[in-house]
Amino acid sequence: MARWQRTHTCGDLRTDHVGSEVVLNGWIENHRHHGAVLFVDLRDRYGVTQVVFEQERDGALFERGRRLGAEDVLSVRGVVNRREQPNPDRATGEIEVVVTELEVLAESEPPPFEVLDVPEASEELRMRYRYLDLRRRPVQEALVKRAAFVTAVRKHLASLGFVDIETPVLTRSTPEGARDYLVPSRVHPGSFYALPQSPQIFKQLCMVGGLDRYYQIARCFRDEDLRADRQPEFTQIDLEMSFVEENDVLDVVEQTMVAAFREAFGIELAQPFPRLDYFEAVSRYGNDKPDLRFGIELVDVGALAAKSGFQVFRNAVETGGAVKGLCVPGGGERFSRKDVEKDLGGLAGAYGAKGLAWAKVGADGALAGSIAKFFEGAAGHELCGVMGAKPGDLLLFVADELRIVHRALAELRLAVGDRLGLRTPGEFRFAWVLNFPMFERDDETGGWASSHHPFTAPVDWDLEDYSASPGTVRSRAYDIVMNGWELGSGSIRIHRREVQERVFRFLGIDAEEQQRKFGFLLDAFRYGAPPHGGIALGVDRLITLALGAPSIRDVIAFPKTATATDLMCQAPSGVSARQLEELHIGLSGKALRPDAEGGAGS
RNA sequence: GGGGGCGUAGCUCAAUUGGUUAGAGUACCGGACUGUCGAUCCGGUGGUUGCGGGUUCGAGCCCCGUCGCCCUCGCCA
Repeated sequence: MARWQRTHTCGDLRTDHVGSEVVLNGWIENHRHHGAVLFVDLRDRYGVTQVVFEQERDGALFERGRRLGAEDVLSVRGVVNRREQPNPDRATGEIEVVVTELEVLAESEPPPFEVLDVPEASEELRMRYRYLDLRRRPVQEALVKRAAFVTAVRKHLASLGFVDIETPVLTRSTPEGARDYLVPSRVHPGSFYALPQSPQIFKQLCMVGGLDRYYQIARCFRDEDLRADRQPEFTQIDLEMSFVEENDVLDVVEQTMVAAFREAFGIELAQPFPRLDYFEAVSRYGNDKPDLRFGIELVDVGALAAKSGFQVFRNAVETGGAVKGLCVPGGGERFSRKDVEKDLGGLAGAYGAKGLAWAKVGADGALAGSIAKFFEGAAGHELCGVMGAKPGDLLLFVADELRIVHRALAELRLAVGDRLGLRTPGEFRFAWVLNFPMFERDDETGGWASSHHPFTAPVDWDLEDYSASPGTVRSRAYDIVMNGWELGSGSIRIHRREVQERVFRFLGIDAEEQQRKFGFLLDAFRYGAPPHGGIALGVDRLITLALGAPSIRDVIAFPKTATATDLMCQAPSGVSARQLEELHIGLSGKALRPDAEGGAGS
């Protein structure tokens, strides 16, 4: 062992080490000068230890210590000393190391920002110097917990006989879905690889290949605009099983989540995860990813609305729309008229509702508010009865086409839950949503598109006639959700060539295109494809939720910005003319602007 | 692609209605100090107000354009 190498980490030392000689390596977190004594806090991944330079012990050494600065990397040799005034905020606070030898392993220029647990620098700056940001304890803790979680998942899946199989990152572009990231081929001019949006087809082919139980912690790429919960490249726990039905996949995932949450986070998940039918979820919560930490469910008041004197309500029902409401317990006091009309009303408007109807229930059961005059006396009592409202409650209603009613009320429900503190941090309510519709309208083309993906098996595939009422066909797709986030989705797949062809055909992919783009999958189904199904779970989102982090970026070592750039390495960037030439690529349009030359950073 | 917010010292922010030499805290440098733990005290260095243009006697502030970051709608089978 080299002379400068550590005998302990900066988190190791306790009072039972007092008197022993140790060597610590680490970064200078802080230093305090007191004339003839100098304190330096030495930090590594494991903790912080105070090391002390004393002038009267060694004047020359003390002088060297005085010249040290933040983020210098040191090796100090010294003797562990019991402190007279311990620091109870630190695990190592009972002791300190009195330095007898110092080696500066690397000096640091004054860093562009201070490495603090609670960051003061902007996220932009921290991302540009992410390697400094990574020194922060909360960032390290997040990454360590992420690693523990993934390790637990791997361990559990391996114990169940799942085989970790790598699938290609350079693959082919497929139609539908998200925009692909493309990689030009040098060898094949004008041809491109695509980075996988998911390993979907490959994992199905693993099943055809007899591998039975596949999993992969897989990187996926989607060239779409970002959000706080979306990155252009992200990680999925991807798995697939043969000879299974929905329950088999759900059970494996449920067990794996329970085990991994326990091992990585010390969180005991309630079991079993509730299972909701898709239509039930949408009807009760307004969307397919309900936050089950609180109630306040949607109530259909269409029947009362239809016979009310409120034109907006009647119109909505008469034109085939819906009127639904939320009863906010105790909301009468918690929400002022301004809160309701401006904040909640504005929110409803942002999600397409033309207005927000509301009423507060008075002590006598009478209503007050925007719709009070249409629900006086018995009508008001009847409305309260349907809504389950008590005096002091706040009632919110949206009247519109059903889709908008659900969307707006889903958001209102979450906003109200936030405001009332019902979305408890540290509470984790997983749930399954089952039986998604097989198809949904594509707003752009007006045609039908797969709600999940085109490899999803329909329920009762041979009994249904797609063309008659495509919107009513159920698929064998399922989502796993938690606290209002979609965390994963999967399905039992089509394993019969004729069914797959039929679905493709219905989606407007003709035989020629099928053969060209999915020929290898369809061919595979000629040679004995087992029934199979699987799921993919978003690791980044799981960790973000489990740690209560505000952004997915907080659990990714080197995340990208909202415009998909890497502020640290300045990706994407321009490339040399020679590289473009080799790839047979010419630039045009905006790409030719001089300012595009240096790429994202210029 | 649309909407909103932000951009001033290394960092975090302030700067009256458009008005004198753009301030504070922190970091950094120097000094004092033998027990601190985001030490304290004294002094100092530090500015293309993101960038370009315009209006004005005068612009950090107003207008136009542009770049970057964040949130969001669309988008994300």
